Amino acid sequence: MDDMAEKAEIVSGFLKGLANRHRLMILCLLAEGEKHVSELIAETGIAQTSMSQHLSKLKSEGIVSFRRDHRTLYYSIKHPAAREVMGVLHSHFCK
Amino acid sequence: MDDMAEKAEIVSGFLKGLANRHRLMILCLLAEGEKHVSELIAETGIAQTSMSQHLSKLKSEGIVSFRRDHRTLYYSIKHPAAREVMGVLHSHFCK
DNA sequence: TTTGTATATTAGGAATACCTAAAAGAACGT
DNA sequence: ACGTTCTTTTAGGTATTCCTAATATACAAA
Repeated sequence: MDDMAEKAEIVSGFLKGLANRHRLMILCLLAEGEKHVSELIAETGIAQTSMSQHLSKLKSEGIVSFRRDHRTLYYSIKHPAAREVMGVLHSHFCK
Repeated sequence: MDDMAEKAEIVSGFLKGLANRHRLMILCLLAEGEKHVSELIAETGIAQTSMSQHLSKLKSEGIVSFRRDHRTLYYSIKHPAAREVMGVLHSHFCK
């Protein structure tokens, strides 16, 4: 099945989007609902530049989306699979 | 929450175990049930050395386990969260 | 004991990920 | 227009991942 190889390539990109300590923290917070960047920085302690890069990666994998309100950008989880995976992870690792 | 940081570290290790094209193919096959290494090599086309290294990584993250029967090693998925995540991925990316 | 089969380990290099520091962009108030 | 705030982009170095080639180990059969 070469089909499997193609899908594995796509899915591995998606999972690499999640597979980072800091991005997991970000997604864990976003699982509660939309937040803006400063909130994410305050609640995680991640450096501002680094936060922006992680959000950029999450965006490029289609995992999150954002809207702008004046100077503030609000991020939220967009990919349904990301939501579900976070749910599974939460139930197995955070109880 | 520093608790979150610790958990994120653990979970990111787990996800890194899955976040690879070849390891996803391996796990996709193992989702059908126990297989031995030669079967995995034949069905994926992954080089022997590389297969062994991927299985080693999956083992070290507690994702798979194996049993020996004579010269043959049979691998299977061990981690319940891995099973569930694979199920979620399958439902979102392989339909 | 030698040989073959099944699999793991080691070593080295290329590609990728991730952090920090510095600079840039976008939107607002004055 | 100018300064301030919120956020992104670029640049550069170090660490990690992943592949290939070579070697080693475990077990069984002859």
